[in-house]
Amino acid sequence: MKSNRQKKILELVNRYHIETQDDLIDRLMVEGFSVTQATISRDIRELQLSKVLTSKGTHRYVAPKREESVIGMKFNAALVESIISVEYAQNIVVIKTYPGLANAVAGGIDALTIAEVLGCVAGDDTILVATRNESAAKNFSERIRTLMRAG
Amino acid sequence: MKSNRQKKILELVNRYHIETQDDLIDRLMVEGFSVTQATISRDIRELQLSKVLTSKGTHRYVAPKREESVIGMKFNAALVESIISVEYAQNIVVIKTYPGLANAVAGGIDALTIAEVLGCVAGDDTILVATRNESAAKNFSERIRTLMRAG
DNA sequence: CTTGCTCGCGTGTATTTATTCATAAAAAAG
DNA sequence: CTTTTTTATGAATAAATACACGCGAGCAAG
Repeated sequence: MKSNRQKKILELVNRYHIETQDDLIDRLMVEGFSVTQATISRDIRELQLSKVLTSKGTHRYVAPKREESVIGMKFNAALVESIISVEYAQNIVVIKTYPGLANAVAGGIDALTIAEVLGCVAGDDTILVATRNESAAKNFSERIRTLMRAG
Repeated sequence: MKSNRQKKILELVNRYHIETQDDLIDRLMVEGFSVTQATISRDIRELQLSKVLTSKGTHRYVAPKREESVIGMKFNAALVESIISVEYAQNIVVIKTYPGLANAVAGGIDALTIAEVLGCVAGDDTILVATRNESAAKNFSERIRTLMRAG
């Protein structure tokens, strides 16, 4: 069954260093789940797991971390809900908000004082966030998106 | 050479129904370009081609439509004339305008809804435009400059 | 000048991941 | 109880990515 399998996947991903989808297939096999790579691919997308590169230079799937507590404190629900979309290109993250709210959201972002965020500028309904590099932009975008989904 | 190949790809994609990257490899082979699927994959991303499904139920790669004329239509002379300078760095384009007019110009840019432009923010006399990548920034800058000369 | 570096780009190979196309089973309609 | 619609899946296929390598441009030291 799908949901059991996905729960197990989260568990396995936390316990072991899963480097590829095939690795995961093997682990699942041991646990009694028999599925193909195609299914794993879909599960991973649904669970929003992401592949990160470790300090050892290897790769690994990880569960999206929920820092509700940290971000949630300063960056409240109302603020998150005024965000329409988040995208990034290179080291820049662009956040679209409902008209007139960009400054409020930008203020929230500034308040987070995230190391990888250099700074941001807001217009009426758009915010440009400059980050140190592309992966920082990616991380930051994903954090915001996660909050949007969660909220 | 890369740029020749990519130009040929655009041409082929317009002329034939290219259904897969392998199809494209074959066509390119006939035209004298010998490349692998990996390279095609990268070219397709760079050219921003997309795969759409046709009315016949098949799939096909298509080029993103570019409407130069549109820029002239919506982005009128008055707006263009309030621009003082256009520069870019990495994927960011900076447009300087006469005081107080940045928002008006930025509105015009937004209205263009150009795929390669992620979004823009305006201050009093400066606009920051975020594009997908450096070459997009270059293209966009040049388009604006052309308009300035033409206007 | 030229030698020896380092960098960055473009590429191919091998691999990994995503998607398409059936199919089957479960759930919802009727 | 059918019929229809949705959901989950595997097999096959298509596409994207990691990794390594080669090549040429720039550059500092000899």
